[in-house]
Amino acid sequence: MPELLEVERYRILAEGALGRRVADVATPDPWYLKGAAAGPALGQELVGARFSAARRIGKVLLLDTEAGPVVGIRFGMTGTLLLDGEDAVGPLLHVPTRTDPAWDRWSVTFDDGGRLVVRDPRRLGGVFLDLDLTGLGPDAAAVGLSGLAAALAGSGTPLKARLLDQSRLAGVGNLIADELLWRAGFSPCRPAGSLTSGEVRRLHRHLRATLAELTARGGSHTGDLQEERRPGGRCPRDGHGLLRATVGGRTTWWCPAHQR
DNA sequence: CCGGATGTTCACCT
DNA sequence: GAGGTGAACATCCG
Repeated sequence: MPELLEVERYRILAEGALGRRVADVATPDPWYLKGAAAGPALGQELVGARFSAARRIGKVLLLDTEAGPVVGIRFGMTGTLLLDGEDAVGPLLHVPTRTDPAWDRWSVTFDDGGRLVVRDPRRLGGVFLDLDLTGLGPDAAAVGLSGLAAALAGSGTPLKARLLDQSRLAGVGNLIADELLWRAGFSPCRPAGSLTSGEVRRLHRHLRATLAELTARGGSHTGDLQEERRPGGRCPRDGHGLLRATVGGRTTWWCPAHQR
């Protein structure tokens, strides 16, 4: 599920956990604990601590503690966050029901009895202690024009593959990438480094506008292109039949008439 | 039954 | 080094 927009929603939910004292940490699925500090006891040192900030970089949620470690959470495609029983996804998203507590991979219980839970049926995500973020590119929601230009420059890689590369630009997933390129009018197959400075400016403008609009609508799956991402799908702008191919390792839909 | 799905990492190619 | 591919994860949906 989560791309940048959903993880931002999770982050806002997690702000409700700030300042509350951690009474216990549960690791029902030790396999889900990742990174150098992984182990069945990952997070036990959090007991007694309070989360001081909920941050987000790309698709990673970071929970700071005052003096202790930073908890980094990746949600994969199917992970979600619950606080005191409330699912961060909410009722807006048309996703499979993820209500089975058997999919709880990691949780924190506060001394007020409330809980913060990471639930992930497919186990595609992970919980990290002091996650190394050095390989992550600038956040797509905050990146400036020059940052976007740098992420694309000098590469013959397809534009979409570059946008999905989290080490170049963090936060854009498959659905947002297709929606963005459709709105901005660029072929996903266009070599990333072939964009002129004017075209990068256009892409940057559409990146900001697309993220803002999809946020207002409720998530990554609310784009104009979404319903047409299927066999027989047509461009909502000009009615041309959409093309489908694998680009950057992901299923890609685009309009050959106006995306160049 | 089969294929595909919002993600990431890694091994293994070219 | 740069890219590409496929596997792994486990469940749901058409």
